[in-house]
Amino acid sequence: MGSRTQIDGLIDMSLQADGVEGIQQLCSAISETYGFDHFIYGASFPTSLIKPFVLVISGHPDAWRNHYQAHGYLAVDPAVQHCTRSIRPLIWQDLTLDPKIDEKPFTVMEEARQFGLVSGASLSIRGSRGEVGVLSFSSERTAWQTRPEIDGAIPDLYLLSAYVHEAVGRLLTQGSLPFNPPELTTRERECLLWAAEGKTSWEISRILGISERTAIFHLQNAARRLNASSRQQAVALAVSQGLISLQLG
Amino acid sequence: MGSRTQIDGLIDMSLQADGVEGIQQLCSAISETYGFDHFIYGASFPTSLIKPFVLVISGHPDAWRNHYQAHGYLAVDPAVQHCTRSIRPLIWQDLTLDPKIDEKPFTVMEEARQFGLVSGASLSIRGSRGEVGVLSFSSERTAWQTRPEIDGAIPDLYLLSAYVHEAVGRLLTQGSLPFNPPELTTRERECLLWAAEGKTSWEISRILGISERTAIFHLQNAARRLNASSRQQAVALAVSQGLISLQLG
DNA sequence: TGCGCAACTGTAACACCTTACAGTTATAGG
DNA sequence: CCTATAACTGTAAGGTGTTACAGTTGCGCA
Repeated sequence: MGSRTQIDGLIDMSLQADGVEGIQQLCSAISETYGFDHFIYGASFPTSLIKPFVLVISGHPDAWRNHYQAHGYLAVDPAVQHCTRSIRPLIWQDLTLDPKIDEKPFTVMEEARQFGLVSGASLSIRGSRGEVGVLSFSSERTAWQTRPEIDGAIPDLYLLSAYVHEAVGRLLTQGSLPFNPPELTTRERECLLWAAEGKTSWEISRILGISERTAIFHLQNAARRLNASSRQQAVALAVSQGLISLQLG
Repeated sequence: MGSRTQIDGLIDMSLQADGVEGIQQLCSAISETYGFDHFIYGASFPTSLIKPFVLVISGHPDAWRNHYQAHGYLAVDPAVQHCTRSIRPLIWQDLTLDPKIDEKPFTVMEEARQFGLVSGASLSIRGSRGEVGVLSFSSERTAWQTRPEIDGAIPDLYLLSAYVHEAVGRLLTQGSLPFNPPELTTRERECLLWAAEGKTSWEISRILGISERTAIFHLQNAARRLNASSRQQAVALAVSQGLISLQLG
């Protein structure tokens, strides 16, 4: 239950994990170390608000994955719901679901049990580029049996979820995944920042000391790089991907 | 070093913490429990990208706070820099700062030592409404003395940083702070979401099955509620505050 | 020297957003 | 019953964004 060598070894492993397989092995190792039977990592990268790039690294039984996807459970999964609304870890047992009011979420957890995901916990993940994710671990044993050890493992698991996600972040910048975050020039970021503040092209040109045409030029280039079809979308993407540096002060 | 009763007590305290004073006491308790002398919590809420609402709850010596603010160290503080770029905890000792290249960050840490912040760690915080924050704990003892216990405390501290931030989130919704996140109607959120996707008023009207004038109407109302002076700014604020639900799939 | 690229500038037509005017319908709460 | 609010619709003038045209300057790199 959290001796120093345990988590240190897993952190080292996370810093070296390479490729999707490396992260799969890392999650497997974490899962085993803390006495779980299954895991799943899922994260959403805001390439688009409507259709984000989603990466799932699954250590779930195939039967459950197929059932889950076929029924569109992602939209009603109470663990996912919790992790998008809160940054606190969730121990599944703590969910208070009324079968009448929360019918669908209740069904998801009920059926998960039948597929061998009896007890478990979900860790909320939020990246520095607007990513929202979940890392869940589950056991085939009952909550009564696993509760004490899950309680004890939560701090370690929460920390490790950050390291797992950072390892995924490295995949992105290395280009191992079909989504590479665009790089903007200084001027493009400056123009986007002021556009996001509601300034017009002319106002931006006065702020930056350039001609109005040049401000328009930079904003167009930024939109092209972001695959945006309008200034509005460019602003939305830049903000959601954290490309516009919001100052801490 | 992390017996169950220790962190459980602090988590309970965080769930009941009320008001800024309650959170100040909570951070103090965490600091003492894990053998630190000072703490500081700082978070930035994206009311505006240029001028966000910033909340600081300080357990730092007044002399250091004044010195820090007078010299504008927030912009060059390497701990703050790290926490805005990464979600991993930072143990100050692990910073590799070259006095020649990283002159200003080096100076910040050097002077911090002279004010009694000798060794410590910073935990990155990211909230579900676009908040970016830092929770730091520091000791007057040297890194050599504190390293083992800091290493051991990191998982607990990282978890507690989430609970501290959630407690701050409760202050916001309770209206105890001079910033209340606006509430949008369903239609306003829908229109904003599609506007953020780069759709024009006419396209949004076709998607939602309403007249173009009505789409414009909802977007104007949304902009008014968000204190935005244009549709661009409304989109930027809605995205940065997480008011537009980006689906996990 | 040549190449790519960031940064810069201008004009013109057309599409789009903003503002201000003036309404209707339905639902929830005092 | 009255008020507030969500949701809905229309017109018109004027400001702003988008696209496509055609350039210049300066820097770093092969």
